[in-house]
Amino acid sequence: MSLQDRTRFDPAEVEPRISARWLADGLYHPEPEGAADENYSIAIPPPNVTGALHMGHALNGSVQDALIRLHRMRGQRAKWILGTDHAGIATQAQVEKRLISEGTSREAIGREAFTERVWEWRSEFGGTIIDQFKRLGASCDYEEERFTLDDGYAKAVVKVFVALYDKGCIYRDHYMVNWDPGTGSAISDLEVEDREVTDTLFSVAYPLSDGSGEVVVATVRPETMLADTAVAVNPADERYTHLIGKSVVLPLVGRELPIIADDYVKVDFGTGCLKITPGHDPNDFEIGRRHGLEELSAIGEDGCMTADAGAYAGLTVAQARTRVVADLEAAGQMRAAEPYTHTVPFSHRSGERIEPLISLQWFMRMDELAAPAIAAVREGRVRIHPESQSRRYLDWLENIRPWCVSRQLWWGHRLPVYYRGEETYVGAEHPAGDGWTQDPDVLDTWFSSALWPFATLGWPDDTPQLRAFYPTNVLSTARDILFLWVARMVMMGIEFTGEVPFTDVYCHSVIQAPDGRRMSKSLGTGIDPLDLIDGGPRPPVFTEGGDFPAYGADAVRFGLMAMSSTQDVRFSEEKVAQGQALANKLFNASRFILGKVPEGTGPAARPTTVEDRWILSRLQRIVGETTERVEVFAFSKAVLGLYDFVYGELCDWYLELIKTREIDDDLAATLTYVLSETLALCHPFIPFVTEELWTHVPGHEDGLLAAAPYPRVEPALIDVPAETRVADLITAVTALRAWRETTDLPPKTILPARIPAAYADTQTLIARLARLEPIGDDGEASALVPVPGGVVEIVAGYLVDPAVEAAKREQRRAALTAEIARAEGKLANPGFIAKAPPHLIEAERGKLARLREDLEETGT
RNA sequence: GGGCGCGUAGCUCAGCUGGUCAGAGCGCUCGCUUUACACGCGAGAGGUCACAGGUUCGACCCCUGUCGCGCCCACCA
Repeated sequence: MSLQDRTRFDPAEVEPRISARWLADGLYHPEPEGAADENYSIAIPPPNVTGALHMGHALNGSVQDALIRLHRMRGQRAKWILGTDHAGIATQAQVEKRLISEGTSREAIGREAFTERVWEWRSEFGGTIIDQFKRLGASCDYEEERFTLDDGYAKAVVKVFVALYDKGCIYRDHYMVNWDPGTGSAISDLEVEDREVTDTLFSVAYPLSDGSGEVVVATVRPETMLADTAVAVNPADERYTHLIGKSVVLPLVGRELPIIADDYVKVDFGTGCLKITPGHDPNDFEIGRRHGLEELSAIGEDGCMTADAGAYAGLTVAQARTRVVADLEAAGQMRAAEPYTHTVPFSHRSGERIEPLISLQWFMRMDELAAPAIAAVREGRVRIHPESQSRRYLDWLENIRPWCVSRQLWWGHRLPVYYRGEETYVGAEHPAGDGWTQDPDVLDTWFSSALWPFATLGWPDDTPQLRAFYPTNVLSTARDILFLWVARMVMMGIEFTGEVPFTDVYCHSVIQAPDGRRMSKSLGTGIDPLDLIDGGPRPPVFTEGGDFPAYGADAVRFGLMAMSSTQDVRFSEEKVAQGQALANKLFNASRFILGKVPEGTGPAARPTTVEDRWILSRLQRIVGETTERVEVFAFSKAVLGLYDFVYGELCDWYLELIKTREIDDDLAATLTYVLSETLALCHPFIPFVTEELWTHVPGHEDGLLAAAPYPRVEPALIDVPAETRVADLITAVTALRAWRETTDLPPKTILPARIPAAYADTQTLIARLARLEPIGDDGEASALVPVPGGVVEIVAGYLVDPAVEAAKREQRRAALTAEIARAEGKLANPGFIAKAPPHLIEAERGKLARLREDLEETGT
């Protein structure tokens, strides 16, 4: 289609066409050759197979694609490792929901049939998010898509588990876990969310065994007292020191409990006396382990009271609480009951209240692997951006705790653990002999994703992919999985490959809803990136209703990068609109240039005038700035800088300056060069529009911009004098236009004027843009417009009101006089003269001299 | 409770190691069918840089405190 057929860039028409060309070309798939340090790779944070593209994916995708495209254009083999995560809990929950809607359930169909259903689900919906990445223009290696549960990956997971077991890092233990009654599984601390809840705080009296009195303890969970095994006080609490070593009798049960001393107990909270229930409270568990207390479980995984609960066995937790409270009251041991608001853990997945339980689980000891991961960041072998995030990373690793890696799910990597009676076998293969049964649990999803950067490349085999692309270069992610995922990848990477899995970690912003709340579908604050691209409906969080315009992928990419920062930011539709405007501006600038340039013009920098030298010099500046900004992950500055260049310098000034020039070979070549370089420079950020326009540039019909060389700074084209000359021109023209706005002159009137000699090389340009006609000495000036290095004298006779001009002159004199006074005052300050750096003093003196000259020129 | 960060034009945000920084985009006002673009062009108005002290010749930028907001970690029975 000819460019001249339309005046607007139409992403809906262009993007599918361009996308198809990229995919057909194969440039997304680099051959696994060469060494990792000459190639460039990024492992995508694998989206959940069941997921749909959300704002975080879109921003992260834009960022990673900009990096990948830029390095690909630099001639590196650039591989963006693609794949999806099996996402144990999330996926299992989705399929279970479907089963329930079909009137059946996971339990009813059994494990084998269930996992089969999940695989079916995956083949049906697993491609959705991949297709959405394509819509965004993400240049992932779609030819080698991986899945955290595919055969090769499973092999890597088993190898790692067995190796860590053999090393003694993985072990089975009774431990306090966050039991989620909703999913019937232990979940990690990181999957727990806190909610504020109002409970009743009960004060219960425990009589001393020797009959000398009682101590009062407070609890919101009286039913757990059935599993109490001690009472603790602070060793420094003089109210109780005499009781340490004595014992109390547990009401309703009659068990004798020692009174122990532990610093954990707060002297100034409650009665300063704490009942210890190692089986049902994480802190009590720790205390219990410190003091070697017995660990009783009064509550079972089914949410009912166990045999340890004695007379209460079989009741639900709620029933037991009611009974215990009633019995305590009947026994006269209840001292108080008052409302109490506090935060309580809930399952992020099922929404149910966490039941802390002691349970037999598989754990991984982390300290040994953490040490090298700490060193890697400390020593700068892994750099985290922004730097402030590395502190969080280090704090977490330095206080790391054992990781509960077993999950009571069916969807995931089943533990390579086998039992026969009292025997336990851990190994890649099913053990020989009869009677072995495999552990039913699967591994925490993050266990497998921790291997992502190398398991995707074929590890543990020594593959060409691994040699060519590992370690990867950059890992880009939101902060929230810095611990869950990033830290664990560093640990596993170092342990199993001997190398850090990436050298830079970029933590991008979290985009919040326009009102500052978290983006969430259920809150109505979520914005679907595809709705922005295609023009879908605005979610309720927008005050304005209706559909989004079909902004297109470039606009969304630009907008998201423009919004991003080192901290969280609010979504701003204006930034997306700005991206759309930029795409459209490039489209029209290209139409303009290509409409002037004859067929067959090759791009070349052949400046013949000051404005040619200026734009070429400015182009070098923006090339350098953009490159530097990407290197330090300043994507917002990078894209906004490109916007400013295209609008502010290329279109507003250069194209206007050359508009009336005859197009000779030199100018045609230069225009083509500037356009080509600008398109290439912008391509990693807004790939579609630039690729489309590239095809219209003479000589580019067949080649892909995505495979063209990225611009580099050409020092020979930097021209400081030209930059100064045109900067003055811009200031002068702006001043002249502003002056005209203050008059009643019809906008188009051409006015005779004397332009200072300093503007000899640019005066015809100034005259055209400011609608002046340069004249000689004849005629009396009716207005004076100050410009850098002189004054433009307007000779407009009666068209200009002398009184108005005189008033303006007076105003200017007053402003200059005030400025001069300020500068004089500063220079008269002995402190300034004595302590300020000499170059600043000089600058101030120069400024004063100029101000005095300017005042002189205003005449009298 | 600990840690981090933020409060700059109506809105969303830039302002590097203190010395033309008081800025950009959008919005708003005024004027333009100027032969690439009205998703355009030109010109404007708008801020005591949260508040109070302090350091300094000089602070939006450093220090202290106060108020407001966000996030992370720990999670006081």
